[in-house]
Amino acid sequence: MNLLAWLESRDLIYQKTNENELSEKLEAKEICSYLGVDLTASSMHIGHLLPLRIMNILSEHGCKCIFLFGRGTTMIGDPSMRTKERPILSEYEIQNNLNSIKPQVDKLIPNIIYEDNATWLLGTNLIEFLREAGSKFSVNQMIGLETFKRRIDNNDTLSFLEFSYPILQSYDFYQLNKKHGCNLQIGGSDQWGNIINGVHFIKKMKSEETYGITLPLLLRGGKKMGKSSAGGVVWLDENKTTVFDFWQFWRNLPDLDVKSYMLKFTNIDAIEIDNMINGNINEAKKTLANHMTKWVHGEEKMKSANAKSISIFENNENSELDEIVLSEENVKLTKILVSAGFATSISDAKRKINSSSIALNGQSCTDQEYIIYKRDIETELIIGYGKKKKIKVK
RNA sequence: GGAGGGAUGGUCGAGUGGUUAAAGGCAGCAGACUGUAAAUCUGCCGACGGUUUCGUCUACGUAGGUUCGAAUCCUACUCCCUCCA
Repeated sequence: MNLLAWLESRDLIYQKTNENELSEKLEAKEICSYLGVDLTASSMHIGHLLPLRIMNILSEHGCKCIFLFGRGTTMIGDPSMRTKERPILSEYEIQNNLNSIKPQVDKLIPNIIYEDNATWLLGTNLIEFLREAGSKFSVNQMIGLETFKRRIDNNDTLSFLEFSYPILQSYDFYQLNKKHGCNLQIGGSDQWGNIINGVHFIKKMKSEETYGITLPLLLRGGKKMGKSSAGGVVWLDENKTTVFDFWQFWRNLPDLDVKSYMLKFTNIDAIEIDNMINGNINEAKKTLANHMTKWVHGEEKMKSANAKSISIFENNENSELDEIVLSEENVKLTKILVSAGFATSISDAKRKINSSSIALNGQSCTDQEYIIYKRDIETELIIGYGKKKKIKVK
């Protein structure tokens, strides 16, 4: 099976251009691909893992790969599939975000080439740009792009700034093509319009054929996974999402999604995956959690997250629980909930106590005024928030 | 340039002078049931608070005004939409 067919069999491809040629070039390793990431946050999140996985595969296959920081384009904000304009970040924030994302990429994809579109975008002269690139784009065709059509049909505002985005992204592709011979752009399913624009643009500029691939959306419970779903974004930065929580995310996937995730993220044989899922699906989830955690955080951290999970959830032990130290002799429960991160404020803590989400040593506690005394922690005291979050008080 | 329509909480969307922190849906959180899953049922869901069936603050595009009282009425402004030129 050739590489493209394998990728398809793994459900890693959503759309692609020029299938036959692309496949041939891939087999001949005459592909140099690029992935662009905007710099709106200080860390990548699990939504980035799929494109990173493809880059990884291509890189191992022997293709050159480029990681493009959208330092210039982040100053505009990609309108793709958005109904409103994105907030615009300051240059300072954008640079900071770049600095913290780069080490993440380093860890996930060895031997990757870095580029930054600010290099060519910021110094571009408007008139020259319009003459060089502007004449190659047809507005008639661009307003037909799904992302714009929707905005126009809904009578939502579409600023010229945003409208320029596909042109700038195409220009990126062109620059990378000139500099590195880059001929494949990879992106999420929302990037299709931007990608084909780039392909057309390069063809017009230098009659060279380039290619594009978009990836399927990651689903959760069969529905599009919102970044804000289930307790917020799952970040790759362990300071924003602990390794344990990262591991737990995969462990807690709905049954429905496990097969798809395993196909996409592991190399395990499809038949084997079916067997695992039809056998003990929870074991399959653990395998997946281990696999993902190992990839993102390394084997050692994966092992301890795994061990911690088994200890806490399967053996019902408290030894691995995080601990919080009592600051005074007697402290209100509400206060402890806040410092444990289970509540955002005293009021919030009270609300949670009220809806009987809080348990002391397994006993639900509904007393908002509850005070924890020194003598309470002489023996073990475990505070639980919901079923899955526990902390030990010292 | 003219005429009309609109802007409500994370989102969608009710609400045209007073028990309105604002119906309902979605999303989110928690409980029960499970398998750390789903479905279902139940509760919570502006913020804060050592007064807790209560208090304070902030909120219905922005700024003023009328009124005992305004998301609701008036004025100006901003932005958006539709039709006409």
